[in-house]
Amino acid sequence: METKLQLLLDHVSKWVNLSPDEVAIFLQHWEVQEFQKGEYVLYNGKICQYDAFLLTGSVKGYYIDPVTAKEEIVFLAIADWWASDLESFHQGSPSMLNIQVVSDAELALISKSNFESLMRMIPKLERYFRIILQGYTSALLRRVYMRNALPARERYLQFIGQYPALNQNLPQYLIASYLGMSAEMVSKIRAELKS
Amino acid sequence: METKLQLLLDHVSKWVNLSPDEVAIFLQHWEVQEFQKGEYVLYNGKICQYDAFLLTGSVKGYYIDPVTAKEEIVFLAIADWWASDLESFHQGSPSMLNIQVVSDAELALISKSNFESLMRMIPKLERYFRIILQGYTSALLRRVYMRNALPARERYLQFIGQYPALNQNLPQYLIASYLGMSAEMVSKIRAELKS
DNA sequence: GAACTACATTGAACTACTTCAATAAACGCT
DNA sequence: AGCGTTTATTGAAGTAGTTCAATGTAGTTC
Repeated sequence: METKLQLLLDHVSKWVNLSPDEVAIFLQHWEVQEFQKGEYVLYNGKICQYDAFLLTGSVKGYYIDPVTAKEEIVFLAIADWWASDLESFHQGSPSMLNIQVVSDAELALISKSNFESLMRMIPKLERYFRIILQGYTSALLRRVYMRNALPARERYLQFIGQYPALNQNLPQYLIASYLGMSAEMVSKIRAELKS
Repeated sequence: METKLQLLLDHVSKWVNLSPDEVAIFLQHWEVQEFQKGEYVLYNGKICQYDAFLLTGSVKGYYIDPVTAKEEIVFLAIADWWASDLESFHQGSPSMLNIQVVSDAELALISKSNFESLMRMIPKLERYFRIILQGYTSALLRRVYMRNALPARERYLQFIGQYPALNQNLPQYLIASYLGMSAEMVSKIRAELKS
């Protein structure tokens, strides 16, 4: 079977084994949608209608500071990552986030009702999501720790070591915001690293 | 049935319904342990043997910066919260964290083998943990955002608004570290707020 | 109730970073 | 190729925060 969802299926299969029947059910619950650079997957104030898995491309999740009107990057995502506002998606609450496509992307999308139906039909997928979220919480705790404990230079070095793919696929000023520093700071760090 | 685990049971029951039989199985998988102020639940370098739910008291999770030798608070927890190093617990990898009791505490502990047995016997608990982790990731994303976007004063105000119980039960210098600022800074903010 | 320990306050000096502004390079488009 | 737009660089000035050191306060132990 030919499907763009293969990447997602592979990801899930790392953690739970699905029978052919279950695979068929699984695939029925998703839709694939293409987005072009600049398009929005989610606007702040709206309710997040889909949980989303990136098949290709990259997206950013950001918050607009009402005072400074600057965008603060909350997360960055590329292929093989999840990207949505889970709180808004599951609680049905208005999202604080904007999610926008940075480079042309294909997303696997699942609606809330489909998500719930899928969990009912294949309960062991709860396990998959539990494990994914476990890894995500660890990564977020590390991010908090690094932000608090490390100076700008070391945070940047850590980042390019840990996420070379993000570093290569995203403009510098987004990475700067993600790391909690100014774009100029990244520029100066890079200049200094060259010598 | 009388059990100190009631608090945990109540927490779980918010999200999944357990039959009396399942409750009995559930309870068998946990042990309750008392810790006194200053005792360690986990030492860095060791493998986290237990997932832990706080029944009473408070704990801190911190990392010792190898350069400055200062402790950086990664998380704070009081009753009704989870507190462990999930990555170490599930992967069996050495933990970066120390987890130490701040005020006398009772913890509900579950070993890895018991955790896995419990998930096998009552698979719908996967759902409970999935939902808990969902909430936790949202809280962590908010924490990252606030650290990056807000100045010290507003971070502190936000914190005491969101976690009054933490604020009341923990010394100020721990809260300062948690918020990514110096203890002196918190002191100055508080002084300023009084006027 | 003195003496110790743990935590909190205050102010002065310092610094890692930001902001601003101007220039430069890179990228896409016709 | 050439033009506009978006992204990156560089330096100078400013600042939000840290660090350090000294003093103060509260809770514990004998």
